[in-house]
Amino acid sequence: MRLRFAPSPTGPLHIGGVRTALYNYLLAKKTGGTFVLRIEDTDQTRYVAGAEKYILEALQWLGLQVDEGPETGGPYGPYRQSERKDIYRAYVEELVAQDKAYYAFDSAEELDAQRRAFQEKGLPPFKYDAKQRMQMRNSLSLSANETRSLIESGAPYTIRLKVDPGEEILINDRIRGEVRFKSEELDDKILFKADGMPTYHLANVVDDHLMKITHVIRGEEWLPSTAHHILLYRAFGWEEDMPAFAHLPLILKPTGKGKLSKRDGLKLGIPVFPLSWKGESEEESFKGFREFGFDPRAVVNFLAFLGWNPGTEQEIFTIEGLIAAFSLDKIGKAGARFDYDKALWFNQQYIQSSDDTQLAKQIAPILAKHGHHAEPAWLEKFCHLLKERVSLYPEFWEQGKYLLEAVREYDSKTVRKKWKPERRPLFLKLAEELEQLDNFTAESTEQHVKAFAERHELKIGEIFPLLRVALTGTTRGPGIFDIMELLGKKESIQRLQTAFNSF
RNA sequence: GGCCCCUUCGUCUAACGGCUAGGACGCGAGAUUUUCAUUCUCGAAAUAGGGGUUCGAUUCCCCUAGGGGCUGCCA
Repeated sequence: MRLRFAPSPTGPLHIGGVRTALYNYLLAKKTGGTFVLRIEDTDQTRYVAGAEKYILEALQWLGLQVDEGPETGGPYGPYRQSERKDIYRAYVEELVAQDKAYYAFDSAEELDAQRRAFQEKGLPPFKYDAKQRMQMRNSLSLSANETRSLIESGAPYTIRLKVDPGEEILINDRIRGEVRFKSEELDDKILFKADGMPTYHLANVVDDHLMKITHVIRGEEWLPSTAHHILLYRAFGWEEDMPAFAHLPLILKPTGKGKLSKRDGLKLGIPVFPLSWKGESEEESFKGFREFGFDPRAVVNFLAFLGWNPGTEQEIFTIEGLIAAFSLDKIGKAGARFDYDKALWFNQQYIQSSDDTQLAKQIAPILAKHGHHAEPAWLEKFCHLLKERVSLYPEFWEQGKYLLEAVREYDSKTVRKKWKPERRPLFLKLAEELEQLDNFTAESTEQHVKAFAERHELKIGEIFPLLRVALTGTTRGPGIFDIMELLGKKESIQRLQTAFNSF
Protein backbone atom coordinates (compact mmCIF):
# COMPACT_ATOMS: atom_id res chain seq x y z
CA MET A 1 0.00 0.00 0.00
CA ARG A 2 1.06 3.54 -0.71
CA LEU A 3 -0.59 6.42 1.09
CA ARG A 4 0.08 10.09 0.99
CA PHE A 5 -0.50 13.14 3.04
CA ALA A 6 -0.81 16.12 0.72
CA PRO A 7 -1.08 19.40 2.59
CA SER A 8 -1.02 22.84 1.10
CA PRO A 9 1.62 25.13 2.62
CA THR A 10 -0.71 28.04 3.24
CA GLY A 11 -0.12 28.33 6.97
CA PRO A 12 0.26 26.19 10.05
CA LEU A 13 -1.08 22.69 9.75
CA HIS A 14 -4.19 22.52 11.86
CA ILE A 15 -5.32 19.63 13.96
CA GLY A 16 -7.69 18.22 11.35
CA GLY A 17 -4.81 18.00 8.93
CA VAL A 18 -2.70 16.31 11.55
CA ARG A 19 -5.37 13.68 12.05
CA THR A 20 -5.54 13.08 8.30
CA ALA A 21 -1.78 12.63 8.25
CA LEU A 22 -2.01 10.27 11.20
CA TYR A 23 -4.65 8.04 9.62
CA ASN A 24 -2.68 7.85 6.39
CA TYR A 25 0.44 7.00 8.34
CA LEU A 26 -1.30 4.36 10.44
CA LEU A 27 -2.77 2.55 7.47
CA ALA A 28 0.49 2.69 5.57
CA LYS A 29 2.46 1.26 8.46
CA LYS A 30 -0.16 -1.36 9.25
CA THR A 31 0.38 -2.96 5.90
CA GLY A 32 4.10 -2.37 5.76
CA GLY A 33 3.42 0.22 3.09
CA THR A 34 4.79 3.62 2.30
CA PHE A 35 3.85 7.00 3.73
CA VAL A 36 4.38 9.77 1.21
CA LEU A 37 4.42 13.48 1.91
CA ARG A 38 3.52 15.65 -1.05
CA ILE A 39 3.46 19.41 -0.85
CA GLU A 40 0.58 20.88 -2.82
CA ASP A 41 1.89 24.36 -3.47
CA THR A 42 0.10 25.14 -6.70
CA ASP A 43 -1.41 28.38 -5.47
CA GLN A 44 1.40 30.87 -5.30
CA THR A 45 -0.95 33.59 -4.10
CA ARG A 46 -1.59 31.72 -0.89
CA TYR A 47 1.88 30.36 -0.38
CA VAL A 48 3.23 31.09 3.08
CA ALA A 49 6.94 30.98 3.77
CA GLY A 50 7.77 28.60 6.58
CA ALA A 51 4.60 26.57 6.24
CA GLU A 52 6.35 23.60 4.66
CA LYS A 53 8.95 23.61 7.37
CA TYR A 54 6.18 23.74 9.93
CA ILE A 55 4.50 20.70 8.40
CA LEU A 56 7.74 18.75 8.46
CA GLU A 57 8.45 19.73 12.04
CA ALA A 58 4.94 18.86 13.17
CA LEU A 59 5.09 15.41 11.61
CA GLN A 60 8.47 14.85 13.18
CA TRP A 61 7.30 15.96 16.60
CA LEU A 62 4.41 13.52 16.41
CA GLY A 63 6.66 10.72 15.28
CA LEU A 64 5.04 10.26 11.87
CA GLN A 65 8.06 9.42 9.83
CA VAL A 66 7.85 10.25 6.16
CA ASP A 67 9.09 7.52 3.81
CA GLU A 68 9.04 9.64 0.67
CA GLY A 69 8.80 13.39 0.52
CA PRO A 70 10.47 16.67 -0.42
CA GLU A 71 13.25 16.33 2.17
CA THR A 72 13.52 12.56 2.17
CA GLY A 73 13.39 12.09 -1.56
CA GLY A 74 12.13 8.92 -3.19
CA PRO A 75 11.62 7.25 -6.56
CA TYR A 76 8.58 9.30 -7.58
CA GLY A 77 9.83 12.82 -6.96
CA PRO A 78 9.87 15.67 -6.99
CA TYR A 79 7.35 15.78 -4.16
CA ARG A 80 6.60 19.47 -4.43
CA GLN A 81 3.94 20.18 -7.01
CA SER A 82 5.44 23.50 -7.97
CA GLU A 83 8.43 21.51 -9.21
CA ARG A 84 6.23 19.29 -11.37
CA LYS A 85 4.60 21.97 -13.54
CA ASP A 86 5.76 20.51 -16.83
CA ILE A 87 4.41 17.09 -16.00
CA TYR A 88 0.91 18.46 -15.54
CA ARG A 89 1.09 20.51 -18.69
CA ALA A 90 1.97 17.46 -20.76
CA TYR A 91 -0.90 15.47 -19.34
CA VAL A 92 -3.48 18.18 -19.71
CA GLU A 93 -2.45 18.87 -23.30
CA GLU A 94 -3.05 15.22 -24.00
CA LEU A 95 -6.57 15.60 -22.68
CA VAL A 96 -7.15 18.59 -24.96
CA ALA A 97 -5.88 16.61 -27.93
CA GLN A 98 -8.40 13.90 -27.14
CA ASP A 99 -11.24 16.42 -26.86
CA LYS A 100 -11.64 15.70 -23.15
CA ALA A 101 -10.57 19.15 -22.11
CA TYR A 102 -10.59 22.54 -23.79
CA TYR A 103 -9.06 26.01 -23.70
CA ALA A 104 -11.11 28.73 -22.05
CA PHE A 105 -10.33 32.40 -22.57
CA ASP A 106 -12.79 33.95 -20.16
CA SER A 107 -11.01 36.22 -17.73
CA ALA A 108 -11.52 36.04 -14.02
CA GLU A 109 -13.32 39.38 -14.25
CA GLU A 110 -15.67 38.11 -16.92
CA LEU A 111 -16.52 35.08 -14.86
CA ASP A 112 -17.11 37.26 -11.85
CA ALA A 113 -19.44 39.47 -13.84
CA GLN A 114 -21.28 36.43 -15.08
CA ARG A 115 -21.76 35.13 -11.55
CA ARG A 116 -23.00 38.49 -10.37
CA ALA A 117 -25.42 38.76 -13.26
CA PHE A 118 -26.89 35.36 -12.41
CA GLN A 119 -27.27 36.35 -8.83
CA GLU A 120 -28.94 39.66 -9.65
CA LYS A 121 -31.46 37.90 -11.81
CA GLY A 122 -32.24 35.57 -8.94
CA LEU A 123 -30.98 32.60 -10.85
CA PRO A 124 -29.15 29.66 -9.25
CA PRO A 125 -25.37 30.22 -9.16
CA PHE A 126 -23.64 30.31 -12.49
CA LYS A 127 -22.05 27.06 -13.42
CA TYR A 128 -19.54 26.71 -16.23
CA ASP A 129 -20.95 23.49 -17.64
CA ALA A 130 -22.21 21.82 -20.80
CA LYS A 131 -25.27 24.07 -20.80
CA GLN A 132 -23.31 27.29 -20.54
CA ARG A 133 -20.01 26.69 -22.22
CA MET A 134 -21.15 27.54 -25.74
CA GLN A 135 -22.05 31.02 -24.46
CA MET A 136 -18.53 31.47 -23.16
CA ARG A 137 -15.24 32.10 -24.92
CA ASN A 138 -13.44 28.82 -25.34
CA SER A 139 -12.05 26.45 -27.92
CA LEU A 140 -15.41 24.73 -28.14
CA SER A 141 -17.47 27.84 -28.89
CA LEU A 142 -14.82 29.58 -31.00
CA SER A 143 -13.62 28.43 -34.37
CA ALA A 144 -10.35 26.55 -34.63
CA ASN A 145 -8.78 29.57 -36.29
CA GLU A 146 -9.91 31.97 -33.61
CA THR A 147 -8.62 29.65 -30.94
CA ARG A 148 -5.27 29.26 -32.63
CA SER A 149 -4.75 32.94 -33.12
CA LEU A 150 -5.74 33.71 -29.56
CA ILE A 151 -3.21 31.27 -28.23
CA GLU A 152 -0.54 32.44 -30.65
CA SER A 153 -1.15 36.05 -29.65
CA GLY A 154 -0.38 35.08 -26.07
CA ALA A 155 -3.90 35.53 -24.73
CA PRO A 156 -4.17 34.05 -21.26
CA TYR A 157 -6.22 30.89 -21.02
CA THR A 158 -7.22 28.15 -18.67
CA ILE A 159 -7.88 24.54 -19.55
CA ARG A 160 -11.15 23.06 -18.44
CA LEU A 161 -12.33 19.51 -18.14
CA LYS A 162 -15.08 18.80 -20.65
CA VAL A 163 -17.79 17.17 -18.56
CA ASP A 164 -20.44 15.69 -20.81
CA PRO A 165 -23.92 14.96 -19.54
CA GLY A 166 -25.32 11.48 -19.18
CA GLU A 167 -22.53 9.90 -17.22
CA GLU A 168 -23.05 8.19 -13.91
CA ILE A 169 -20.25 8.50 -11.40
CA LEU A 170 -20.10 5.99 -8.61
CA ILE A 171 -17.72 6.55 -5.73
CA ASN A 172 -17.06 3.53 -3.64
CA ASP A 173 -16.01 5.28 -0.51
CA ARG A 174 -14.36 3.07 2.09
CA ILE A 175 -16.04 4.99 4.88
CA ARG A 176 -19.32 6.10 3.36
CA GLY A 177 -20.14 3.31 0.97
CA GLU A 178 -21.57 4.08 -2.46
CA VAL A 179 -22.00 7.73 -3.34
CA ARG A 180 -23.46 8.64 -6.72
CA PHE A 181 -23.26 11.72 -8.87
CA LYS A 182 -24.63 12.56 -12.28
CA SER A 183 -22.26 14.29 -14.67
CA GLU A 184 -24.86 16.90 -15.68
CA GLU A 185 -24.68 18.27 -12.12
CA LEU A 186 -20.96 18.86 -12.45
CA ASP A 187 -19.23 21.89 -13.89
CA ASP A 188 -16.30 22.02 -16.28
CA LYS A 189 -13.61 22.31 -13.64
CA ILE A 190 -10.51 24.29 -14.38
CA LEU A 191 -7.58 21.91 -14.59
CA PHE A 192 -4.89 24.29 -15.62
CA LYS A 193 -4.69 27.90 -14.54
CA ALA A 194 -3.68 30.90 -16.62
CA ASP A 195 -0.48 31.20 -14.60
CA GLY A 196 0.74 27.84 -15.87
CA MET A 197 -0.03 25.96 -12.66
CA PRO A 198 -2.43 23.06 -12.37
CA THR A 199 -5.37 23.21 -10.01
CA TYR A 200 -5.65 20.79 -7.15
CA HIS A 201 -7.88 18.50 -9.16
CA LEU A 202 -5.44 17.91 -11.98
CA ALA A 203 -2.29 17.80 -9.92
CA ASN A 204 -3.85 15.51 -7.39
CA VAL A 205 -5.04 12.94 -9.88
CA VAL A 206 -1.87 12.99 -11.95
CA ASP A 207 0.35 12.71 -8.90
CA ASP A 208 -1.65 10.03 -7.18
CA HIS A 209 -1.44 8.03 -10.37
CA LEU A 210 2.22 8.67 -11.02
CA MET A 211 3.16 8.08 -7.39
CA LYS A 212 1.17 4.85 -7.42
CA ILE A 213 -0.99 5.88 -4.49
CA THR A 214 -3.34 3.07 -3.55
CA HIS A 215 -5.50 4.77 -0.91
CA VAL A 216 -6.58 8.37 -0.63
CA ILE A 217 -7.60 9.27 2.91
CA ARG A 218 -8.67 12.90 3.10
CA GLY A 219 -11.23 15.22 4.65
CA GLU A 220 -14.91 15.08 3.86
CA GLU A 221 -14.73 18.46 2.14
CA TRP A 222 -13.28 16.62 -0.85
CA LEU A 223 -16.17 14.26 -1.33
CA PRO A 224 -18.09 16.44 -3.83
CA SER A 225 -15.08 17.01 -6.05
CA THR A 226 -14.20 13.34 -6.03
CA ALA A 227 -16.72 12.98 -8.83
CA HIS A 228 -14.53 15.21 -10.95
CA HIS A 229 -11.48 13.26 -9.96
CA ILE A 230 -13.07 10.04 -11.10
CA LEU A 231 -13.98 11.64 -14.39
CA LEU A 232 -10.35 12.64 -14.72
CA TYR A 233 -9.11 9.13 -14.04
CA ARG A 234 -11.59 7.99 -16.65
CA ALA A 235 -10.39 10.57 -19.17
CA PHE A 236 -6.80 9.51 -18.67
CA GLY A 237 -7.73 5.86 -18.93
CA TRP A 238 -6.57 5.19 -15.39
CA GLU A 239 -9.88 4.21 -13.87
CA GLU A 240 -8.87 0.58 -13.55
CA ASP A 241 -6.15 1.21 -11.00
CA MET A 242 -7.58 4.30 -9.42
CA PRO A 243 -6.85 4.59 -5.68
CA ALA A 244 -9.49 3.69 -3.12
CA PHE A 245 -11.10 6.70 -1.47
CA ALA A 246 -11.88 7.25 2.18
CA HIS A 247 -13.42 10.56 3.22
CA LEU A 248 -12.97 11.44 6.86
CA PRO A 249 -15.58 13.17 9.01
CA LEU A 250 -14.72 16.73 9.97
CA ILE A 251 -13.54 17.87 13.37
CA LEU A 252 -16.11 20.22 14.84
CA LYS A 253 -15.88 23.17 17.21
CA PRO A 254 -15.88 22.35 20.94
CA THR A 255 -19.06 24.35 21.35
CA GLY A 256 -21.52 25.77 18.89
CA LYS A 257 -21.76 24.97 15.23
CA GLY A 258 -19.35 24.38 12.42
CA LYS A 259 -15.93 22.97 11.92
CA LEU A 260 -13.01 23.68 14.17
CA SER A 261 -11.16 26.87 13.29
CA LYS A 262 -8.15 28.76 14.55
CA ARG A 263 -10.57 31.28 16.00
CA ASP A 264 -11.77 28.62 18.43
CA GLY A 265 -8.28 28.22 19.75
CA LEU A 266 -7.94 31.93 20.39
CA LYS A 267 -11.42 32.25 21.83
CA LEU A 268 -11.27 29.32 24.20
CA GLY A 269 -7.58 29.44 25.01
CA ILE A 270 -6.96 25.94 23.73
CA PRO A 271 -4.50 24.67 21.14
CA VAL A 272 -5.78 23.77 17.68
CA PHE A 273 -2.35 23.47 16.08
CA PRO A 274 0.40 20.99 16.85
CA LEU A 275 3.14 23.59 17.23
CA SER A 276 3.33 27.29 17.79
CA TRP A 277 3.14 29.57 14.79
CA LYS A 278 4.44 33.08 14.49
CA GLY A 279 2.24 34.97 12.09
CA GLU A 280 2.38 38.54 10.85
CA SER A 281 0.51 39.79 13.89
CA GLU A 282 -0.47 38.82 17.40
CA GLU A 283 -3.84 37.76 16.01
CA GLU A 284 -2.14 35.43 13.58
CA SER A 285 0.16 33.79 16.10
CA PHE A 286 -0.75 30.68 18.05
CA LYS A 287 0.59 28.35 20.63
CA GLY A 288 0.43 24.70 19.75
CA PHE A 289 -0.14 21.50 21.67
CA ARG A 290 3.59 21.26 22.19
CA GLU A 291 3.82 24.68 23.82
CA PHE A 292 0.77 24.02 25.96
CA GLY A 293 2.73 21.15 27.42
CA PHE A 294 1.30 18.12 25.69
CA ASP A 295 3.25 14.99 25.06
CA PRO A 296 3.17 14.06 21.37
CA ARG A 297 2.15 10.52 22.28
CA ALA A 298 -0.95 11.86 23.98
CA VAL A 299 -1.79 14.09 21.03
CA VAL A 300 -1.50 11.14 18.67
CA ASN A 301 -3.62 8.97 20.93
CA PHE A 302 -6.26 11.67 21.35
CA LEU A 303 -6.41 12.47 17.66
CA ALA A 304 -6.63 8.83 16.69
CA PHE A 305 -9.81 8.54 18.74
CA LEU A 306 -11.43 11.57 17.13
CA GLY A 307 -13.53 9.72 14.61
CA TRP A 308 -12.09 6.27 15.06
CA ASN A 309 -12.14 3.60 17.74
CA PRO A 310 -10.67 0.15 17.97
CA GLY A 311 -13.94 -1.57 18.78
CA THR A 312 -12.64 -2.57 22.18
CA GLU A 313 -12.66 -0.69 25.44
CA GLN A 314 -8.97 0.05 25.35
CA GLU A 315 -8.19 3.74 25.04
CA ILE A 316 -4.51 4.11 25.75
CA PHE A 317 -2.45 3.10 22.76
CA THR A 318 1.14 3.49 21.76
CA ILE A 319 1.68 4.41 18.15
CA GLU A 320 2.61 0.79 17.48
CA GLY A 321 -0.62 -0.30 19.12
CA LEU A 322 -2.55 2.13 16.97
CA ILE A 323 -0.88 0.81 13.86
CA ALA A 324 -1.88 -2.72 14.80
CA ALA A 325 -5.46 -1.81 15.72
CA PHE A 326 -6.22 0.69 12.98
CA SER A 327 -8.64 -0.03 10.19
CA LEU A 328 -10.73 2.09 7.85
CA ASP A 329 -14.01 0.38 8.63
CA LYS A 330 -13.83 1.51 12.24
CA ILE A 331 -13.85 5.16 11.21
CA GLY A 332 -17.10 6.93 12.01
CA LYS A 333 -19.19 8.90 9.55
CA ALA A 334 -20.35 11.80 11.67
CA GLY A 335 -18.30 14.86 12.52
CA ALA A 336 -16.43 14.60 15.78
CA ARG A 337 -16.46 17.42 18.26
CA PHE A 338 -13.10 18.51 19.56
CA ASP A 339 -13.08 17.72 23.29
CA TYR A 340 -10.26 19.49 25.07
CA ASP A 341 -10.99 17.85 28.42
CA LYS A 342 -10.44 14.49 26.86
CA ALA A 343 -7.17 15.68 25.38
CA LEU A 344 -6.05 16.77 28.85
CA TRP A 345 -7.03 13.40 30.25
CA PHE A 346 -4.95 11.59 27.67
CA ASN A 347 -1.97 13.75 28.51
CA GLN A 348 -2.42 13.15 32.21
CA GLN A 349 -2.44 9.44 31.56
CA TYR A 350 0.84 9.70 29.70
CA ILE A 351 2.46 11.81 32.38
CA GLN A 352 1.39 9.43 35.10
CA SER A 353 2.75 6.44 33.27
CA SER A 354 6.02 8.12 32.32
CA ASP A 355 8.99 7.14 34.43
CA ASP A 356 10.69 9.81 36.52
CA THR A 357 13.85 9.91 34.45
CA GLN A 358 11.89 10.58 31.31
CA LEU A 359 9.85 13.29 33.05
CA ALA A 360 12.92 14.94 34.50
CA LYS A 361 14.34 15.38 31.01
CA GLN A 362 11.07 16.83 29.85
CA ILE A 363 10.78 19.23 32.76
CA ALA A 364 14.35 20.49 32.96
CA PRO A 365 13.94 23.03 30.13
CA ILE A 366 10.75 24.37 31.68
CA LEU A 367 12.47 24.95 35.01
CA ALA A 368 15.46 26.43 33.21
CA LYS A 369 13.14 28.98 31.67
CA HIS A 370 12.40 30.12 35.21
CA GLY A 371 16.06 30.22 36.08
CA HIS A 372 16.42 26.92 37.90
CA HIS A 373 18.90 24.21 37.13
CA ALA A 374 18.37 21.20 39.34
CA GLU A 375 20.39 18.02 39.66
CA PRO A 376 18.92 15.17 37.62
CA ALA A 377 18.50 12.99 40.70
CA TRP A 378 16.71 15.74 42.57
CA LEU A 379 14.59 16.53 39.56
CA GLU A 380 13.47 12.93 39.30
CA LYS A 381 12.21 13.01 42.86
CA PHE A 382 10.52 16.31 42.13
CA CYS A 383 8.70 14.78 39.17
CA HIS A 384 7.83 11.72 41.18
CA LEU A 385 6.06 13.81 43.79
CA LEU A 386 4.11 15.93 41.34
CA LYS A 387 3.28 13.69 38.41
CA GLU A 388 0.02 12.47 39.89
CA ARG A 389 -1.40 15.94 40.08
CA VAL A 390 -0.61 17.53 36.74
CA SER A 391 -1.98 17.06 33.27
CA LEU A 392 0.36 19.36 31.34
CA TYR A 393 4.12 19.64 31.59
CA PRO A 394 4.28 23.31 32.66
CA GLU A 395 2.13 22.45 35.67
CA PHE A 396 5.14 20.79 37.24
CA TRP A 397 6.53 24.27 37.63
CA GLU A 398 3.28 25.96 38.56
CA GLN A 399 2.48 23.41 41.21
CA GLY A 400 5.95 22.78 42.48
CA LYS A 401 7.78 26.10 42.32
CA TYR A 402 7.87 26.35 46.12
CA LEU A 403 10.26 23.44 46.04
CA LEU A 404 12.71 25.61 44.11
CA GLU A 405 11.97 29.08 45.38
CA ALA A 406 11.38 30.68 48.75
CA VAL A 407 7.81 30.96 49.94
CA ARG A 408 6.55 34.49 49.44
CA GLU A 409 3.25 34.39 51.24
CA TYR A 410 1.34 32.02 53.44
CA ASP A 411 -2.24 30.91 52.97
CA SER A 412 -3.81 33.37 55.39
CA LYS A 413 -6.98 31.40 55.95
CA THR A 414 -5.14 28.38 57.27
CA VAL A 415 -2.92 30.50 59.50
CA ARG A 416 -5.93 32.32 60.90
CA LYS A 417 -7.81 29.12 61.58
CA LYS A 418 -5.04 26.88 62.82
CA TRP A 419 -2.34 29.06 64.34
CA LYS A 420 -2.39 29.75 68.05
CA PRO A 421 0.32 32.30 68.97
CA GLU A 422 0.79 30.74 72.42
CA ARG A 423 2.02 27.60 70.69
CA ARG A 424 4.88 29.41 68.97
CA PRO A 425 7.50 28.08 71.42
CA LEU A 426 6.13 24.60 70.98
CA PHE A 427 6.41 24.73 67.20
CA LEU A 428 9.87 26.21 67.37
CA LYS A 429 10.79 23.33 69.63
CA LEU A 430 9.47 20.90 67.05
CA ALA A 431 11.66 22.52 64.44
CA GLU A 432 14.62 22.27 66.74
CA GLU A 433 14.00 18.59 67.41
CA LEU A 434 13.71 17.88 63.70
CA GLU A 435 17.02 19.58 63.18
CA GLN A 436 18.59 17.07 65.56
CA LEU A 437 17.53 14.11 63.39
CA ASP A 438 20.46 12.29 61.85
CA ASN A 439 18.75 10.97 58.81
CA PHE A 440 16.29 13.53 57.57
CA THR A 441 14.00 11.28 55.51
CA ALA A 442 10.27 11.36 54.96
CA GLU A 443 9.90 8.36 57.25
CA SER A 444 11.97 9.69 60.10
CA THR A 445 10.43 13.16 60.11
CA GLU A 446 6.93 11.79 59.92
CA GLN A 447 7.60 9.42 62.76
CA HIS A 448 9.06 12.20 64.83
CA VAL A 449 6.27 14.69 64.21
CA LYS A 450 3.67 12.09 65.08
CA ALA A 451 5.44 11.20 68.29
CA PHE A 452 5.76 14.90 69.07
CA ALA A 453 2.03 15.37 68.57
CA GLU A 454 1.25 12.53 70.90
CA ARG A 455 3.68 13.75 73.52
CA HIS A 456 2.09 17.19 73.57
CA GLU A 457 -1.46 15.97 73.16
CA LEU A 458 -1.95 17.73 69.86
CA LYS A 459 -4.07 16.40 67.06
CA ILE A 460 -2.55 15.79 63.69
CA GLY A 461 -4.91 18.34 62.26
CA GLU A 462 -3.43 20.94 64.58
CA ILE A 463 0.08 20.42 63.27
CA PHE A 464 0.18 19.06 59.74
CA PRO A 465 -1.65 21.90 57.97
CA LEU A 466 0.58 24.43 59.67
CA LEU A 467 3.69 22.55 58.63
CA ARG A 468 2.41 22.49 55.08
CA VAL A 469 1.71 26.20 54.98
CA ALA A 470 5.05 26.93 56.61
CA LEU A 471 6.93 24.87 54.05
CA THR A 472 4.98 25.62 50.90
CA GLY A 473 2.72 28.56 51.53
CA THR A 474 -0.22 26.62 50.17
CA THR A 475 -2.68 24.08 51.50
CA ARG A 476 -2.35 21.50 48.81
CA GLY A 477 0.29 19.32 47.29
CA PRO A 478 2.34 16.19 47.91
CA GLY A 479 2.91 14.71 51.36
CA ILE A 480 4.62 17.22 53.65
CA PHE A 481 7.32 14.79 54.74
CA ASP A 482 8.19 14.04 51.15
CA ILE A 483 8.43 17.76 50.63
CA MET A 484 10.74 18.08 53.63
CA GLU A 485 12.98 15.35 52.36
CA LEU A 486 13.21 16.97 48.98
CA LEU A 487 13.91 20.41 50.46
CA GLY A 488 16.57 18.94 52.71
CA LYS A 489 17.11 19.47 56.39
CA LYS A 490 18.66 22.90 56.28
CA GLU A 491 16.09 24.47 54.01
CA SER A 492 13.17 22.77 55.77
CA ILE A 493 14.17 23.91 59.23
CA GLN A 494 14.85 27.40 58.02
CA ARG A 495 11.43 27.61 56.40
CA LEU A 496 9.76 26.30 59.52
CA GLN A 497 11.51 28.77 61.77
CA THR A 498 10.83 31.71 59.50
CA ALA A 499 7.19 30.79 59.24
CA PHE A 500 6.59 30.13 62.92
CA ASN A 501 8.17 33.43 63.78
CA SER A 502 6.07 35.36 61.32
CA PHE A 503 2.67 33.68 61.66
C1' G B 1 -31.14 27.77 -4.12
C1' G B 2 -28.77 23.01 -6.18
C1' C B 3 -25.84 18.60 -5.16
C1' C B 4 -23.63 15.47 -1.50
C1' C B 5 -22.68 13.63 3.54
C1' C B 6 -24.29 12.91 8.53
C1' U B 7 -27.70 12.05 13.25
C1' U B 8 -26.93 6.69 20.11
C1' C B 9 -25.90 9.96 27.17
C1' G B 10 -23.45 17.22 27.45
C1' U B 11 -18.81 15.09 24.56
C1' C B 12 -15.94 10.75 22.06
C1' U B 13 -18.19 6.24 21.00
C1' A B 14 -19.82 0.35 21.39
C1' A B 15 -23.85 -2.85 20.31
C1' C B 16 -24.25 -10.56 13.35
C1' G B 17 -31.94 -7.46 13.10
C1' G B 18 -32.59 -10.38 19.36
C1' C B 19 -30.28 -9.75 27.21
C1' U B 20 -31.56 -4.32 32.11
C1' A B 21 -28.39 0.04 24.99
C1' G B 22 -21.92 -1.03 27.14
C1' G B 23 -17.29 1.88 27.90
C1' A B 24 -14.50 6.57 28.29
C1' C B 25 -14.23 12.08 29.25
C1' G B 26 -16.82 15.51 32.05
C1' C B 27 -20.38 16.00 36.18
C1' G B 28 -22.42 14.41 41.23
C1' A B 29 -21.94 11.26 45.82
C1' G B 30 -18.98 8.22 48.94
C1' A B 31 -14.30 5.67 50.57
C1' U B 32 -8.91 6.36 51.09
C1' U B 33 -5.42 10.78 52.23
C1' U B 34 -2.76 15.84 57.06
C1' U B 35 -4.29 18.69 52.18
C1' C B 36 -4.64 18.59 46.85
C1' A B 37 -4.22 14.96 43.36
C1' U B 38 -4.16 9.80 42.39
C1' U B 39 -6.87 5.29 43.21
C1' C B 40 -11.48 2.64 44.27
C1' U B 41 -16.97 2.27 44.66
C1' C B 42 -21.60 4.18 43.37
C1' G B 43 -24.92 7.55 40.62
C1' A B 44 -27.49 10.79 37.00
C1' A B 45 -27.25 10.86 31.71
C1' A B 46 -28.77 8.70 24.92
C1' U B 47 -31.01 5.70 20.18
C1' A B 48 -33.85 13.46 16.67
C1' G B 49 -39.38 12.91 15.13
C1' G B 50 -42.92 10.19 12.13
C1' G B 51 -44.08 6.24 9.06
C1' G B 52 -43.07 1.45 7.14
C1' U B 53 -40.49 -3.93 6.55
C1' U B 54 -40.21 -7.79 10.45
C1' C B 55 -42.22 -12.44 15.38
C1' G B 56 -38.69 -8.53 16.84
C1' A B 57 -35.73 -2.56 14.88
C1' U B 58 -30.25 1.69 17.62
C1' U B 59 -29.41 -1.50 13.34
C1' C B 60 -32.93 -2.08 6.93
C1' C B 61 -36.27 1.43 3.72
C1' C B 62 -39.05 6.20 3.15
C1' C B 63 -40.42 11.13 4.82
C1' U B 64 -39.57 15.29 8.04
C1' A B 65 -36.43 18.06 11.10
C1' G B 66 -31.61 19.39 12.47
C1' G B 67 -26.32 19.61 11.57
C1' G B 68 -22.23 19.69 8.11
C1' G B 69 -19.65 20.04 3.38
C1' C B 70 -19.26 21.57 -1.73
C1' U B 71 -21.07 25.02 -5.29
C1' G B 72 -13.34 29.76 -6.80
C1' C B 73 -8.08 30.51 -12.27
C1' C B 74 -8.35 27.95 -3.01
C1' A B 75 -6.88 23.63 -1.40
